[in-house]
Amino acid sequence: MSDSEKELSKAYDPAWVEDATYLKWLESGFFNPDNLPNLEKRTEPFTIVLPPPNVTGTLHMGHAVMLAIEDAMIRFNRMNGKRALWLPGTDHAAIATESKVEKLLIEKEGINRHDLGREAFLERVNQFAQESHDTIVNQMKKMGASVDWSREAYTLDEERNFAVRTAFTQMYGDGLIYKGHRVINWDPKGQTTVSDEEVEYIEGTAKMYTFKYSQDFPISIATTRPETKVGDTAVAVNPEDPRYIEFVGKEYQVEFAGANLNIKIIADPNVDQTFGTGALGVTPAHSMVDSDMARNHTLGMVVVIGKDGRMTKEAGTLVAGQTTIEARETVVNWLRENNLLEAEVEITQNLSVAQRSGGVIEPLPMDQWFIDVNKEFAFKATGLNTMTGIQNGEMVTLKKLMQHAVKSEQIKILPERFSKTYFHWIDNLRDWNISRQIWFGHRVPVWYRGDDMYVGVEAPEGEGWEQDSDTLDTWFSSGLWTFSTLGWPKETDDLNFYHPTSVLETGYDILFFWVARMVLMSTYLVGQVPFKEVYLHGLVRDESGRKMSKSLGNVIDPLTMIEKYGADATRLSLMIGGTPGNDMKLSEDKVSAFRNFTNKLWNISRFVLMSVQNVEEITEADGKTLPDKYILGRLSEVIKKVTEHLEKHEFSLAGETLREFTWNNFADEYLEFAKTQKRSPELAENTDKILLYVLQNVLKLWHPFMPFVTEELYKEFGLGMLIVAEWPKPLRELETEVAETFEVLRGIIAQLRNVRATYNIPYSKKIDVILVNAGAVQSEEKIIIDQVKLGEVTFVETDTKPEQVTTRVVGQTTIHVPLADLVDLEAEKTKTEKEFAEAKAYVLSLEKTLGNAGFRANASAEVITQREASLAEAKERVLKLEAVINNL
RNA sequence: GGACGUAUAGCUCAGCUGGUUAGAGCGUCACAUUGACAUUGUGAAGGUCGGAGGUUCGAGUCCCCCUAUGUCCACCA
Repeated sequence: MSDSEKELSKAYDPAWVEDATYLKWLESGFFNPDNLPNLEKRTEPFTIVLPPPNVTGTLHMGHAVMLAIEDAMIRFNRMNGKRALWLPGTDHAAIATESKVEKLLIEKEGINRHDLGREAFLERVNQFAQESHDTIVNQMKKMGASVDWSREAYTLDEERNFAVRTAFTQMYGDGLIYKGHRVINWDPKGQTTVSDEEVEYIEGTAKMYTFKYSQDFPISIATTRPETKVGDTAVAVNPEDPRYIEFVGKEYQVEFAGANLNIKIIADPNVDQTFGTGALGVTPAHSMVDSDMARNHTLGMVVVIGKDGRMTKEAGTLVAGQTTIEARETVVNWLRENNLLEAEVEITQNLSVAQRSGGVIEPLPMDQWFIDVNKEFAFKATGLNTMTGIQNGEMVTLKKLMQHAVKSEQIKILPERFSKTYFHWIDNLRDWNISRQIWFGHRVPVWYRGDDMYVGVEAPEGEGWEQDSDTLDTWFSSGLWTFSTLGWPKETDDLNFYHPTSVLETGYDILFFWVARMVLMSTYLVGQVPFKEVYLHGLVRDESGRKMSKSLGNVIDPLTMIEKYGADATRLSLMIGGTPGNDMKLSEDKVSAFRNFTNKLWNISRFVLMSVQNVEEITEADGKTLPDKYILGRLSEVIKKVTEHLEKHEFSLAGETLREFTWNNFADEYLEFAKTQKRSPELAENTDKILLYVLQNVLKLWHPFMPFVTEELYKEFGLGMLIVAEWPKPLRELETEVAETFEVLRGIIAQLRNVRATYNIPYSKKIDVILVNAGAVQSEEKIIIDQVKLGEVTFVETDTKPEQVTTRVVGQTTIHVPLADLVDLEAEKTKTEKEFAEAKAYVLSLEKTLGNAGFRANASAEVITQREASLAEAKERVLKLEAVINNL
């Protein structure tokens, strides 16, 4: 290969590298942990299941953060000798996808799903889902995601459907799934029920009306929904309320807005005496709270609003057939006409809407399938069971299982504060409505024939059975995701080896929807926690902190960023500068700043590769000069720190540590020293080795963050693929003396700039500096530095006293420079003296603390030891500084 | 109504269990520059760490109160 072919281009061009690199990874097969090198040594699994993106469209920045972080986790662990499995997939996202496709259908063809019929419509949805899936897969590849495509899953494919049917049947068998007639959240717009979690609250204003049902009714009530009052069966008051106590237990027949009501006065402690009139009109069929109250008082239930959002026949002659809005007006007018309206006040109120469709939620009683979270059952240990703390046969509830997994720390949530949120949610959890009246999704595995009902994994034998037309909440199948993707209910090798998964990485916004449901399903069905750790990332917001949305036009598209700045820069911008659980603001400037860094790394490598004699693998390096020793020591320190940070999932800290080392220590400092060291025959060869050694390590350390550019550069060494290279280990510590001496060197170099300015020495002229025992330079080493840009200097050890130090310009007349110009002795002295005084004060204060009887009595042994260690350290420092001052 | 965040340089944010002189990136300003890199280098300016109080030898860090701001949960009819 000729030099011109070998030479890297001047600037890094991601577009030219990325797709080709991804293809090479795919060809290598290393995304599949079964194909990793040294498989026999890789005894430990590291598993992440990808939170499956919805097949509703394209990936956004939230997905990009997820992919960047998870890929970094996987690559780090793969390089660390684990069998790293990252299992990809997509989510059918039932309601979201169905409504999107129907919306498109209406827009483009003017027909709805019913016009097409179930089968034809589902075909359309599947087609859309497939296209969306392909887009998503392509985007994931662009991000560099090292997922094992051979294990890809879909929440609605055959295997997952089998898992869903099995799970449903088992839960039904244990009495944990039941069919019940209960008040649920009906979404009139989407024409389906939704779970409590899918209801959002929008603050708005509403009118609250105070009125009496009739002239002779003794109690006034207040409501924001007068139209529902035609379905009232009771008025509830607080049992302590002296105003109403005399009426409790009485029943009244009233004619109210065209309906005949039978109102019983009941006493219930949940009624707030101070709100409104202190009396509550109970509408059992159209309010969750009222329905609970009705159950406790065995009240009747009158359904006055239908699924179409219109008033039913039972609502009475006046309003039947009207929409709820129309009926409200009708009832209010009726109240006015009959002089029953006592007050009309504007209040702020939360409006319940369906998260997906935006439809206003109408509580209605309906036959639905529920998961009972409070029902006691005997815990069954399976062959896979590894969860501790719950015995086979022990009576538990699903709630208890969910609590136990986190309370016992078999699942750790990061940041920890979300554990509290998690527990709070479980405490308030009600039975989970899992059936939906939509077509796209897993069909409820229940069949009917006349009065017979059959629940099972497969359809029952015999003629005439008809399957339940409802489908399951999409989160039911997502709840099985960690194990259904590994083969459950079959006890596969994958399931045995890779489950529980190591980390679940996802956004905090789906803690309840998904994370909690996975815990429920996995602990119950598998007897294992689904994951050992939960890492929750924040949301990506725009530069002014707003949510990114199409309507605001502030969406930053990951693909655009990748095209403009490269996938590596995009990934870095999402991983550095944020902390888990906190939202992060992203601007294009930030991405471009990291693009500059990828280019810097490219040029560092370009310099090293072009300037060394032999490009070879260096597994060990030894420093001869001070800069050598410093860079090697720093590298070890950085390897240690970065490894620790990555183990704790502190990506931002790891990235910043690395960036500082790469840019400041390696590029700006060492590379400059190396340039001149390489001119010295006795140093050249070793300097090459160190350059290569540090670069090879730097590329490895950066690989989890920037897989593309590092892999491309690593190619130059001909050492195989970086993706399976071994993670670096620290060689030797950075000696304090080396670090301190180097620090002084930095100071002298800075001073030399002044010398040049003072004596007008151009940078093209070289300066030799001879000095000894100057300032704090205590090193016995012969330090040779020839710095091109900062001042070409040679430091040579002599016996000369500091004040006799000379500087000469080579090739020119020798000039003498007093040491004071090189090192500002006065300033140095003042500074050191100040440090000395502070250090002394610190020692005194520590001694005082340690001598304090109160402190000794109250502090733990650990704290005392720590203080004592600090004291010893501080004393040492005082001595050192004293020596320095004496030398000056 | 309840819970949980956040408040540190002009901007975006780090700062682990309290420890000596509070950091980075971007931005600003000055200077440099012909072979690794202008997607550059050297340096400078810029902070009473939201406010008041407390614990401590010592507080950005711990405790109490307050202010601003954000999110989630519950929902009052």
